[in-house]
Order: sequence, then structure tokens, then C-alpha cells
Amino acid sequence: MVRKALLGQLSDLDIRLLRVFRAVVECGGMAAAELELNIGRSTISRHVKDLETRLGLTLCHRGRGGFALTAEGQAVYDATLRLVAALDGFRSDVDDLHRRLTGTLVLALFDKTVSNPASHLHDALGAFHDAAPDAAIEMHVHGINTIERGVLDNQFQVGIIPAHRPSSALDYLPLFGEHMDLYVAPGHPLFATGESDNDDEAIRRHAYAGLGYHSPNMEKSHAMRLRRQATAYDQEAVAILVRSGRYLGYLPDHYARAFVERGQMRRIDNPRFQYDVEFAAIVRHAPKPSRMVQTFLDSLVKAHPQAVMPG
Amino acid sequence: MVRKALLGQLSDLDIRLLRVFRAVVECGGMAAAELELNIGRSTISRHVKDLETRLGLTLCHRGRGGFALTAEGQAVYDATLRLVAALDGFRSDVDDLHRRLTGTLVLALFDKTVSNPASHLHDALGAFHDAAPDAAIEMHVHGINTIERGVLDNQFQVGIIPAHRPSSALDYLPLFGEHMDLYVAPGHPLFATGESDNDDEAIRRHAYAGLGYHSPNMEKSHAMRLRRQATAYDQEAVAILVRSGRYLGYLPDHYARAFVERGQMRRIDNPRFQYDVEFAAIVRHAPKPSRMVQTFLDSLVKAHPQAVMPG
DNA sequence: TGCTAAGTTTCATATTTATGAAACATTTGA
DNA sequence: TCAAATGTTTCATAAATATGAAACTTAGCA
Repeated sequence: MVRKALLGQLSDLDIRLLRVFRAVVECGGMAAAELELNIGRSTISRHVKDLETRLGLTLCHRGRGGFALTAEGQAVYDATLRLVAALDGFRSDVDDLHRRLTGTLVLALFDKTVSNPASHLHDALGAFHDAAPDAAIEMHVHGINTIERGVLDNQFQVGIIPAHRPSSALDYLPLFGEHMDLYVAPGHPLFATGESDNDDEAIRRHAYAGLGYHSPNMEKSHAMRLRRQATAYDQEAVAILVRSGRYLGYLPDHYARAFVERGQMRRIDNPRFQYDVEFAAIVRHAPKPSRMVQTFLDSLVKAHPQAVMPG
Repeated sequence: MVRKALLGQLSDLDIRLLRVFRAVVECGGMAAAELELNIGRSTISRHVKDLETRLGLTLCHRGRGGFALTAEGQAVYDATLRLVAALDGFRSDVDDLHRRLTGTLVLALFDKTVSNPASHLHDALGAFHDAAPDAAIEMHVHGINTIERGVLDNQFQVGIIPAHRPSSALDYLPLFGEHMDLYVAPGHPLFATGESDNDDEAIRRHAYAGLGYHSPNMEKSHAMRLRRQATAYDQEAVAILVRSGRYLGYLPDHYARAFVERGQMRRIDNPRFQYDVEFAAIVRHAPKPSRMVQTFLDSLVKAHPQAVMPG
């Protein structure tokens, strides 16, 4: 039976075709997929056609009239996502093997910490290098959720994030603090004068730009009932939104200082609207960190003597 | 970085190498894997070598001295099993799509039912064909566990098995009965005379050949405290064991009749040791069967009017 | 010590796959 | 109605992959 013979060939060679198909679906057509895949439309067309032949299914209707998945195409697309996830899982497993073998420290940290005077991360890395000169270091910058997920998934061995809602699957190591204040920029009604800084209701009246994921930023803005009208997923984006003169927003003092010195931002001097963040290193609770990772954690602690060890 | 470039290529082409590697591991070396893979040892050697190069890992030690996985090799082997399972899952999904699309009835049944006069399965299939002439039929014969698992996994749409321990994930449709008796063959001490058939202890004194998986056979033999000294996984194997003249064993009367008529077996005439089995069609509880499958189930019911519908 | 078994490496060949160019088909929108 | 956009098919070429044969290496066993 021809179908079975063709299906028998599936999986060793057709994954590339499946990846092409997935790109076509996600781009909504072959023309757009050309940019994504960086191969010609005729090649893409042939790959999708070949995949249809191999699977014995019509996956989509496409042409000048537009692109639409068939019901079978949708099912194959869904199955492809699961398969690609498994492939990524395999790759991740092998990556992890390598890290364990080659002694690579994989670190993910939150953005905009380099300018924080309380952060001695650079000292910790220096000490770690002295302790383990042969170890390689891989450093990533991501948002809080990505870092947490990545630590849990073994993509990162250590994460450094502003501590917020804790998870029992993670261990936290407090490191340094960060002071957060509300800022405004020229063009904002509150910029010109400081008289209303102490007027809580006046502050609440204005549009606020805040982070769109769970974080100390979100917690505080909810607590202070600030009216979020712009959502950002990066502090750089918050800074840009503040700079627009239409929003107030929280920024770390050390980060905002450069803007203040240039007259590009002004701090809202109201102690009720300020908050402090504690940055912590996170590792998976189980399995316990390797010796190399523990060496780095020790370096972190030594570099931040003021931090309070948790109970 | 070379490693990343190579790893980037992983998964579209290397799966065949991973399959080869898996076969080598499971065969305990390349020589034995030749038979399994049906390719030459030099090709196998090169594939494993290529895989090691691509992954940047030494997977095994092999040669005249023997075969042994490294720790990394074991991890890659484990990861490969997960990957292959995902590939099989994909294929299974596509297969299921096909069945839904082409109107294929996929049926799995227990062996040795064709000779049972109470079974009107052939009539049901005829009626089904009349009702759905374009539907294709795929028929499998397996043991009870395989059928149950296959129905749950969507490999089979309908299973027909002797009902035993029920599962809430399955719906049961009683169809027909089967009478089971103990049999012995020439050469067995109980074959020559029937006087001791009614002597329960005499029967228990003899070695018994029974099925090695949960089934009415296992339930009854446990209840009657028969001493199982040979384990089979198919009734044909039980028949062979009985024919050896060393064991008594349960067989369906309709199946054993041919042997009895040839003087090759004798029934143990003891009502306490007899039992009846009820065959039932099983389908997954959810999702509900398709119209085509329901059509077949209706045909089954019409073909077995004596069966009792469950409460 | 020498033979055998298991595995490695190189060479040559065949097959498969990928790709862009060019020409064509269909549908939509101006 | 015609041009443009999207996709299809064929051709020619290049690259990648798979394979067995042959020669070689290493280790174990008689």
C-alpha cells in the first residue's frame, strides 16, 4: 500500500518539509514565508507539495485568492508543533550535556543592572573566573518570566531577577537592591513643577506606562492604583514611553540618573510612590547546583556582603 | 562556533543517525546491529561516528573489547527514545487523520473467535459493508492488553475482547459468549480415564498452562487455585502446551472441538472448573465514536440479538 | 603466537535532495 | 481590461547523503 510505504519514510527526512510548512502557516502564505525561510517561493511551493504527497493529505488552499488551512492541515500543523517541541527538547538535552561536560556557566539576568551601584555582579564574575579559569560563561538578558521558565527548563543554570512572587521550585539568594521611582519627562504636565508631587490623586490622574507581566513593578502600580494606559515588556520601552512626555513610569534611579542629568526626566518626589526591589539569584531547587554553579553562587554572595540571607 | 553550527543542523537529518545509534545500543554492538538494520558494519560505524561528530560527544566505547555506553551516550540514548516516541506520536496523528478521512474502520479482535458459533462477527461486517460500501476495513488480531491500549491510544477504533476488569475510559457492548473448559491430551495422566474428572484435588495436582496477562483465564485459574507451570500469551500456545501431554489448560470449546474429534484432546468434565466468557466490543468513552464507527457498532448489535445490553 | 572477531577508514559509485531560473496559471484589484 | 501578486511546474545544476568493497587496526582467545 503506497500510503504506508510513504509514511514509513516519514520522520527522518520530512521534518524539514514540516518546518517549511509551519513557516508558511505562520506567515499566512508562501510569499511572506520567503523572507522567513530565505529560500525561493518555487522551493517552498515544491516542499509543501512534496509534504502533501508524502502525507497523502491536502494541507491548505493557497494562491492569489489567499491562504487557508484545511482541517487536516490544521491537525498536521498542531502535530508539527508538538514534534518540533520534542526536537527542541532533544537539542536542549544535548546542550545541557555539553554544558555539564565543558564547564559552561549559563546565566540569565534582567536588563539594566550594569549601571546599578549596588550590583557587584561584575566582581562576582571576576572572582568566579579566578576560581574556575577554564569555565566558559554564557550570558543572556531576558524578562523575568523568561528567566524563571528558563531556569526551570534547564536552559539557564542561574537567573538574576527582581524577586517577586516566589516559587517553591526555585531557591532564592538575595543580592542587591534597586530603588524605583516614578519619572516624568518634558511635555508632561507634572514635569514643570514639583508642587503636586505630594498630591497622590494628582499623580493618579495621569496616564501611566507599566510592565505587562507579573513583577514588583506590576505589584506596586496595582497597589498605588496607577492607571496603566501603555504596556511595556522592557524597561527601555518604559523609558521611551516616559520620554514621550505623555506618561509617567517607574524606572530604577541608577538607570534614570543619566536622563535626569540631561534634563530629560524628573523624579516624582513622593515617598509613598517609591519602592525598593531586591534582586536575587535563582536556581532550581532540585537537582542541586553543580560544583561549578555553586562556586559562582559563592562568588555572588561574597560580592554582595550587605544582602540578607533568607530564613 | 562550530558546535552550534553543527547542532543547528541537528534534527532534520540526524534522526536516521539516532535510529542507527539506538539500534546499536539495543543490539549491544555494531555486528549484531547489522542484522537489525540490514546495512553493512562499515556504514553503521560511519553513522555512529558522524553522529558523535555532530553532537560533539563520545557516545560509546566499542571494538573487539566489547561495547559500552558512556554516560553521555546513555543520556543521548534516553533522549533519543523520547524523540522517537514523539515521532511515532506524529505518525499516529497522521494515521488517525487518514482513517477519519478515508472512512476506514480499524478493528482489533482477540484470536480464535472465527470458529465460535455464538460469534456473528462476519454477519456484522457484512451488514456494515452494505451500510457503508465505501468504507475500508482494517483488521488486527492481538492480545487483550494490546487491544485495550490500542483503543485508548486511537490505534484501533473498536476492540472485541473477552470482558474482564472494566475500565472507565472504555464503553463495553456485550456481544456473544464463549464456553471454556479444561482440556488434556494423550500422554497426560488424566487423559485415559474420566473417573477423576470430578476430583477437584486430583485436577489441582497437575501442572497447568495458563495465560500470563489479566484475563478471565487468569481470573478463573486463580479462583480454582490451579498450579500454573507454563505461561502462554496466546491460546494457540496454550493448545500446543496441552498437546504436549504435560499440562492441562483452558480452551474455548469451539476451538478445542476439532482436536477432540481427532482424539487429540479430551475435555475435563467437571462443572466447577468450567466458565463462560462474554465477548464485548470496546470503544473509547470519549470522544464519542464517529458515525461510521457507530454504524458498525449498530451492525454488531443487530448481529448478536441474544446479548444483554448493560445497565 | 596466530587466528578470529569487531570495528575503522578510504575509495568509488549511486541516489536523493535542494535550489534558482524561467515560463506558466490563476485570481485580485486598479 | 490589464497589470500585479501569488503560486506551480519544469529544467538544469550542485550538494549532500548512503552504501558496499577493500584494506587496515585492535583486542581477545585458543
